[in-house]
Amino acid sequence: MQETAPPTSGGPQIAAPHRELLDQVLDKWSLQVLDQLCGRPSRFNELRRAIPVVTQKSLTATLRRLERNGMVERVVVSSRPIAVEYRITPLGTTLQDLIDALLRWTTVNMADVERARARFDDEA
Amino acid sequence: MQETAPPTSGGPQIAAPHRELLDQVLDKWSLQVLDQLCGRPSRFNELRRAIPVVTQKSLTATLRRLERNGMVERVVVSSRPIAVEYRITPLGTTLQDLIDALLRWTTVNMADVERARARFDDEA
DNA sequence: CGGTATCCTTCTCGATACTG
DNA sequence: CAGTATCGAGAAGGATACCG
Repeated sequence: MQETAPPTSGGPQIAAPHRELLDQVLDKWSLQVLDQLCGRPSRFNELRRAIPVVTQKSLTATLRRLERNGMVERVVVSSRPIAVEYRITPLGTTLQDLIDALLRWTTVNMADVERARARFDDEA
Repeated sequence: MQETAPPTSGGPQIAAPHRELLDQVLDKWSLQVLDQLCGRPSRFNELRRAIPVVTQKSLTATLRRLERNGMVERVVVSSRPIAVEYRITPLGTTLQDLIDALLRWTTVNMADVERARARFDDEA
């Protein structure tokens, strides 16, 4: 059973695919899109207005990425003019609690973080 | 009590400082550094080996940022040659449960995500 | 050992213009 | 309305060299 001896750490690190998924789903814009869509389905320009200040390009890219990862669904309403609605998926809702927890964490600890920053910037 | 009527959404979005903090603490390398340091304090080159494949520059930048935000502590052991140990702080440990939850989430849902990706890539 | 400094490439992102 | 296409600036990130 000779294992390839762990060099320094005890266990395997975060697997690359897992880290990559978190990168795609927790980035700057995705957090805000998911937060908004957890509240209710939204149209493209509705999201643009709700999330200051995202550009069309970045919002499109973010929505495509979230759609590809199964977090949001893109529903085209063939009207005149065209309407597109974005909704959170069941898979996307499994992220909701985690995002809420992250936001709560920032709220609870922001003061401590700012103290730490002030201390660090002073020393420098 | 005239409120400034909410344009489309019901509440305020994620506050900029909160979002920024999450960006600094949940990025590609930070997650892995925190994950490693939650296990045990580590030396600089120990972290380098434990996290494939981070460069010196990126690791230094990540550690400085985490230190500035009060998540890790930098302890210089004045020996010959110099030794530096990085430890998680009490504030940093408050993130541990969240990171664990995020990693568990990826593990539980990775299969669904991959199915969603395959479906999306097929359609295209 | 634990960095900094420099160069250089890569990629992101915003701005702008145009389309079905 | 909901995008796509293109361009350019700037930041991120790797490679390399050097320092206390």
